Amino acid sequence: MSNKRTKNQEQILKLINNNSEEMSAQNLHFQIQQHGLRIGLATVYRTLKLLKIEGEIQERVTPDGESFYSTINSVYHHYHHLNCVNCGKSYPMNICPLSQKITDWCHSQKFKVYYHTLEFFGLCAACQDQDIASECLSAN
Amino acid sequence: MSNKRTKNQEQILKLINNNSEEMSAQNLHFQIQQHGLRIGLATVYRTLKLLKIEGEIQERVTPDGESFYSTINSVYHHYHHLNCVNCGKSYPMNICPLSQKITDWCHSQKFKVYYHTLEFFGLCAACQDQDIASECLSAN
DNA sequence: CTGAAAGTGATAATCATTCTCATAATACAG
DNA sequence: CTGTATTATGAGAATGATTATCACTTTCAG
Repeated sequence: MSNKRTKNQEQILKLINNNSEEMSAQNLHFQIQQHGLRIGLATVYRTLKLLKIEGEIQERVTPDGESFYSTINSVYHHYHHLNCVNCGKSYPMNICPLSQKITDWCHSQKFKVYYHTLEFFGLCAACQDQDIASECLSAN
Repeated sequence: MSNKRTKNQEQILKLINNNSEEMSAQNLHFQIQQHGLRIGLATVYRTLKLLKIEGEIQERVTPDGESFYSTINSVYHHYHHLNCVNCGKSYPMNICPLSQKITDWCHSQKFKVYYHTLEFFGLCAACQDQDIASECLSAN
């Protein structure tokens, strides 16, 4: 295992670990520049790919295709969401209904589980009170 | 509710309902042309957005940002996966560990649940036996 | 009819992500 | 050390799915 990281990679991992919010690659690159560091965008993406494979960080892909990254080790980030398919808002739910039994089963499949995602999709209360279907395409 | 659909919209919904595989918008557009129909790509996307809001279809976003659509009503499609963060393969798991209790809780939140996704991420058996981290960036 | 509203398709624009490639840093054998 | 092979890096181009634009059709209520 090549478990030795470069300075750039360490910086990026530290930034993710120290941040309480999940971050996109673009956002991460911007913050790096704010800190006066000079790490190219390509390196950010390469490092995220590496850290992901090493099981250090987790990835959440939003419906519009952008990826957000956060540390796996923080309990704080183990959230699932109720996602409105209309307005796109995500409502975090601070419970995880997965029993230990299921986790064990996954491991028994010879699959090494780093983390899991559980997302619910539907309409939030606000959007249920609208004639959303007719508004859906009108923006065009 | 504008529950009346156009011919194009009906064709697209029918195609999704009749297909046992989940399909991307691009793939869907290609198949439409194969059937001799002339529906523009923009209309395909607009219709998918509409059907999604109406709760007719479900969307799964892959880590590389592409969306795949399938009918909600088919039991066949209610699958969760073990996703390898290295090779990208998805291994379907034909169980759903979510209890009815959780589903009820979601509804109690005034959130109208259309469907949910549950995905596990980690390393598959094959990838656990490789020096993946060192290979990760070498392709570049 | 008829005219406003909604739907459509060709194409351009967007934008996160990946690729390219020349250069810089690092590792390492002799 | 010292040269050399390997890996990492960054600037910018390329990619490709998705979205926006806009002129043209279709729908349908009155």
